Amino acid sequence: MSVVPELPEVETIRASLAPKLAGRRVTRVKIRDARLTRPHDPDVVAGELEEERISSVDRRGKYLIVRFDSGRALLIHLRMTGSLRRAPGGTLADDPYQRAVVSLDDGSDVVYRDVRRFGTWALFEPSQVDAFLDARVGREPLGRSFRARDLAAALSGRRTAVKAALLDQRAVAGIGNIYADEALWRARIHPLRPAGELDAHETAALHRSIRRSLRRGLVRQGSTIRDYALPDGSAGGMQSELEVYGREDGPCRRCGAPIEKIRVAGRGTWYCPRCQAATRLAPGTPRAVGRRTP
DNA sequence: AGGTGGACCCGAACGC
DNA sequence: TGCGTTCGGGTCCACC
Repeated sequence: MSVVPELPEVETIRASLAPKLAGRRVTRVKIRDARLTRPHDPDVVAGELEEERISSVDRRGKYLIVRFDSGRALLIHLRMTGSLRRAPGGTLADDPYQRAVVSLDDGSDVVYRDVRRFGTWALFEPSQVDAFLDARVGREPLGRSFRARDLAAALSGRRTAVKAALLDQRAVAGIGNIYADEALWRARIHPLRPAGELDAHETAALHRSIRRSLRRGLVRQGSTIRDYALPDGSAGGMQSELEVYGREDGPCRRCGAPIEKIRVAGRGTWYCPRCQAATRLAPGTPRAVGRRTP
């Protein structure tokens, strides 16, 4: 099991880097892995970045957006094992998984590390950034304007499993395998329920659960199980508070039943077979507690 | 057209 | 012990 950066992890990284990077000028960029910028030549991208001044570090979904005074933007996606470290220049030990180093005019370095080389860096002209993101990234689930009816609209008419729908970044931005399972457990919804068949009550519960799960992860500065770390190298604290993810056979913290693991949309999926019934209980049906339903 | 499964990548975990 | 095999994650893309 490896844990990948989702919205809480990427937002934690963004919040850590933003105040340190804003206003800094890029003095030197070394990209060591051609895969990072493909199909573009890494040396060309590195050259384009040099002399740019960083105006802000933003986020949409799982994309980090490094914006420059020129209006251009570098979109960084960490995918599975990407991470960023920031430290005074030359103080970060070299390692074989270091894929890029950005030096700034205050003498600091930002190092990009990625074991599996799935991560991507893409430099966009000002007019191209929004179109790229709009095509891939849906509503921000922690945004004030994200309401249950927005979630309902994203799920309505979809026959795929609700978990698969939650992993679709165009439906809701930033949810990955961990927080999808956590949110469904919290909402007591089976991961294989067809997304479009949730009723208004369930949709409201799921909306609330998504926000609570992500907010919890954010407060804990993300889950560190293997690769993820904050830019100062410290670990997140969410991994010990996960309710179902990775807890196969462990007791459900609500009802005590053993957590089950199945595959949904090709992904490992953990859920409580008792709390998250495969079919919705009819209104008024007492919820089974302490025994298995037939 | 929405859904699905393979490709990408490589360390860890597993099986014999 | 040592070696080969399988797994897993996010996203894209080809295919139904």
